[in-house]
Amino acid sequence: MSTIARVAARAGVGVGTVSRVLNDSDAVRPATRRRVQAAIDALGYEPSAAARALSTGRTMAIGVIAPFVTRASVVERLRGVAPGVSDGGYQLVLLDVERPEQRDDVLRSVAVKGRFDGLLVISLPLSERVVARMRAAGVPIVLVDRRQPGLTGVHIDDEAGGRLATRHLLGLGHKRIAFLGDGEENPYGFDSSARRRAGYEAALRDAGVEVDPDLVVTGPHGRDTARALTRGLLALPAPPTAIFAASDDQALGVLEAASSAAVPVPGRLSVVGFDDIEIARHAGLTTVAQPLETSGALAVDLLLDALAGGAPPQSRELPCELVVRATTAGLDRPGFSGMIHARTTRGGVS
Amino acid sequence: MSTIARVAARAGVGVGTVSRVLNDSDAVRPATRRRVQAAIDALGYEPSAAARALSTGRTMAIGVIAPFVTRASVVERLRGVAPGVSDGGYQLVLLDVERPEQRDDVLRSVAVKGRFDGLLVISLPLSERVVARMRAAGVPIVLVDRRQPGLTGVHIDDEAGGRLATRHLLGLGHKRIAFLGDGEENPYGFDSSARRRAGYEAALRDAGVEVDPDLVVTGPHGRDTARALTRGLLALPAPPTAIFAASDDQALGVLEAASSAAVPVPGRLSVVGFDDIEIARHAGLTTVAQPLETSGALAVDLLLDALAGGAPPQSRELPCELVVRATTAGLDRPGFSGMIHARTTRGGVS
DNA sequence: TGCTTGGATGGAACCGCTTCCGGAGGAGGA
DNA sequence: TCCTCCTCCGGAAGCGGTTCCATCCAAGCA
Repeated sequence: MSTIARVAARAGVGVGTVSRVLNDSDAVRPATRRRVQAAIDALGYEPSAAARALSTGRTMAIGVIAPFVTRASVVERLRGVAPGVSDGGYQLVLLDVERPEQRDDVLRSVAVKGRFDGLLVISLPLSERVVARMRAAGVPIVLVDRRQPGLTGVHIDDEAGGRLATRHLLGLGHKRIAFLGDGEENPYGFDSSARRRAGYEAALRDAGVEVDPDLVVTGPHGRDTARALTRGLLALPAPPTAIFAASDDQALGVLEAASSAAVPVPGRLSVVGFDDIEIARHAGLTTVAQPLETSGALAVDLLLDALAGGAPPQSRELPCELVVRATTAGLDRPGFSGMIHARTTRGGVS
Repeated sequence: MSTIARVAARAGVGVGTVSRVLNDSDAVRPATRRRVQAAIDALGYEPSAAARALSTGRTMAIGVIAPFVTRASVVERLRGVAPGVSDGGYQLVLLDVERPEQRDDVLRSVAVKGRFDGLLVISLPLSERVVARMRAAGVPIVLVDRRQPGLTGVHIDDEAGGRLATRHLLGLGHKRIAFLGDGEENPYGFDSSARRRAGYEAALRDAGVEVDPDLVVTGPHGRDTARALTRGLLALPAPPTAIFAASDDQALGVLEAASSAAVPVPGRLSVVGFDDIEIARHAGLTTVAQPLETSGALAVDLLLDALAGGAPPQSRELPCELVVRATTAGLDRPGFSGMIHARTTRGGVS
């Protein structure tokens, strides 16, 4: 492979001049620039990214840390992130955290300086040590789906979302409303589920409905777990008439469990999810919608701002809203069983 | 930030010794190693990835090129790719190609040496120039969903898949079967749609059914286009009784168009997709399933092999199979309209 | 005791770029 | 004509690692 020195030799100029041409410096005479450009083309020269990174201290890479594979909502956020990153001239490095132990690996590898100019962290918490280290290295961080004092972030009001979902069910006449979410001591440190549960409990209290601890179930995030937890709820002596799941992924597990237990939805069980991922529309799931793709796009914008001019830390709250589809109904009209999905499809198609 | 020189000074050793400790060389006395390690810990030292890359010529990064945002199938492939990459100790750099003009940008940036140790290309074609350049730079390439002589790749037999889908429809008694796919001169260079169409035509010919050019429609990939094309098909004097879409994304567009035109599926129209993305299961779509996640995982394995020991180019074919769900029915039993999705869900839940 | 041998170590050279400094040369003014 | 100033350019230094080579020292052997 050719180097800048070879290009310089061939063009009959110094390496500094070639570098200036490469970086569009204006201190190069047009004639010289043409000669250099000709040499570059002739040699098929491409500058080494590593050498440039070492020399400038900038890598033109942004690290995006998140559990991509297991969470559909994260992928939708990523859809908003990817275009922004490449439009900003940066590379997008995906740091997938699927297993808890990976989290530490990833955070360690992130701490390696000279790897990323900026960091986008989705849903995961950041230890003070990592934050301090990044700050010392001058690497800006933007958080998505999480608030942390002193750090720029994009989030929604999860508690309000939880209230929204619960009030909807209360309004339909439900009293025995279950909550199904992530374990709150989960090894990843996810906490949106806990905030949504707080909203759920607040709404119940506001309505004068007592929170029944038997109806609050949690476990590792995932559809399988949700299915198992739902089976438990349905087997209760006094099963719930409605379930609020802390995410659509989990709500889909609830639907699956209800289906295999032959419990009609929404005839005998109403289900509300959270996130409004694409499948939710196809499954006809009533859910609390949050702007996933927008959150990713906004986060990149904030990160690029920080990269460009050291914008001060700021926190942006995005709105969320209830989307009523076909998995919720009043206690008094159980007539919809079996038609869920037919209605869904029409609802989902705009 | 501290450098290797500072660590060496603090430990009272030379930089070479620190480097040896960092790289687990065995030519360091245990006592020395401990002293160096203590200095590293005390200083919170992390080696610079850029410097290491420049010095060794390896970046420990793999570039993955694909249109992620618009194609659900690509995201599922990515699910297979991500774990393999990080298990191999590499970083995953996502190079998203959404707009045709991005393709050239990305390929140019990929040509920058010292950025990636290996390349995974999904669905997109590679120009001879890029291939030659990568070969010269010693950067192995693995293709997914595409065959190219002399390059390692993972693919399926798209033509056989197309025959599978078409025979299924023929077997149900359909004669007027439409094909809806990507434009064959599309600016990205996707070609799986064309191969699937070839299988469709072959199956029709084998069955003695003439290929009606009016029933073969193509356009830019995407659900919106598919919807528009379907409207055209349904408005034909003699509309098709079945549509084979070259991807699930497109098949979902077909379903949406049928729904808004009040054409019952599968009552008056049968629909077959291709890929078996997750939503297909929820939509109850009959489709040709291909192992998307597996294809990604296998591709990474092949790439890691090539990275490790220069494995020879090889081509791997994965199986695909027809999955019959609720969007196809015989011409003689039109009784399913309106129940599609109820059946679907049960079918989709295992 | 003196020499050989080999393991541990220090440090220079090198990877390929950017940047800065100093110098060359031309234009313009006195 | 000479000096000044400005533009353009050459090339050395430096970024922070790895690697190789020379050196040192201690153990082993005669």
